[in-house]
Amino acid sequence: MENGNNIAFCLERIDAKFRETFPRRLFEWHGENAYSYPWRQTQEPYAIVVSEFMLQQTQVKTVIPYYLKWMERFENWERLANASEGEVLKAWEGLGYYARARNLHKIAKIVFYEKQGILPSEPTELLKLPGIGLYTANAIASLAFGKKTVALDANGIRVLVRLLSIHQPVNKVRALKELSRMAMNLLSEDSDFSLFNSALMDFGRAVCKALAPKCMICPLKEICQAEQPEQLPFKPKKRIEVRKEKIAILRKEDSIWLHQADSKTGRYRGMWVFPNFDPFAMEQKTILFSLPAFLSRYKIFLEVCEAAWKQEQLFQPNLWQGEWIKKEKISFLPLPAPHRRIWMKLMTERAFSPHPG
DNA sequence: TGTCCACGTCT
DNA sequence: AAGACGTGGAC
Repeated sequence: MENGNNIAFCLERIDAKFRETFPRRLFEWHGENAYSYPWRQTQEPYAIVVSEFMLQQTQVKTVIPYYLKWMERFENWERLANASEGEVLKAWEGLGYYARARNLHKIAKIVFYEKQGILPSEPTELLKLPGIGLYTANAIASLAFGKKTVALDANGIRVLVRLLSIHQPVNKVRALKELSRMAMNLLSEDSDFSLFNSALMDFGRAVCKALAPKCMICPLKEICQAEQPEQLPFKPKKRIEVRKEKIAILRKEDSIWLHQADSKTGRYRGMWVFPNFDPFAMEQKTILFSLPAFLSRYKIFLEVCEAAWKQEQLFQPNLWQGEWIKKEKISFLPLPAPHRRIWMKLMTERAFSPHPG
């Protein structure tokens, strides 16, 4: 199968009618249905970068309140560059994929301290910055700098894949580039690429939806070649793996033992977490409750137990990279969602409440 | 202890 | 280059 995984092969399906109808109808639709997100009010590079980082792997509705708070707190490159990692992670708490926050922080330092506060405007330069991949580089270039470049996120990809009935998986860089080039050819030199990118994403989100596409009201219906649009794009199923982890709650007077997640695994790096139960160093008392946590393809049941150090004097605090934290201070630390949930639940139990009685 | 799904970058 | 990284929401 010579053309088995070649998307270019599918491009023959673009005829004159498609070429004419697609951009025109898309822009028409956008004219009547444009969304006005906070980051659409500006072309300021910093604001665009912040919003694009938050929007990676995260839906618009979730991002809006975080974005507004962030821009109030870290209003420009300088503020962000000079913030502490703790502050940054705290502002990101609950958004997930915390590497995004650390990378954004790194970029602020690079831009402010090494580039005189000027963000590069070329996609190839943007790609060199941490946390910026193909999509984000092109999105920033078009939205903040008016570059004539196509930015395809999952929404845009889905729309094109369905319109052209592309059955090949599109998750590889090469396939993505082919699709982008194809989209590029549908526009002319004087087209507004920034508007096109926004329109395509909005359209994918609102009409050509992943789960229940609104084909009945779709303005592109007559040029859509998908027979079963909800089956596209094709994605191999990933199987869920169930795991169990035991979390230890160690108490001393009005403090709880917390530590900063270790950097080896990368998970939750820099965030504060309750320790895993360690049978060599700890003694289990009672099992309090357990909570499910979803991490990528894992479903982890966190079994939370009350525990104590076996012989505390033998374990130097710095060996465990942790410390006793006063209960009322915990709410000021950045905790990942499952650990934040554990703490919420503990707070409702009288013995743990920072304000007992 | 509901289950499944969406959503880019890095290694 | 498969798999890690997290959360919230639809059903």
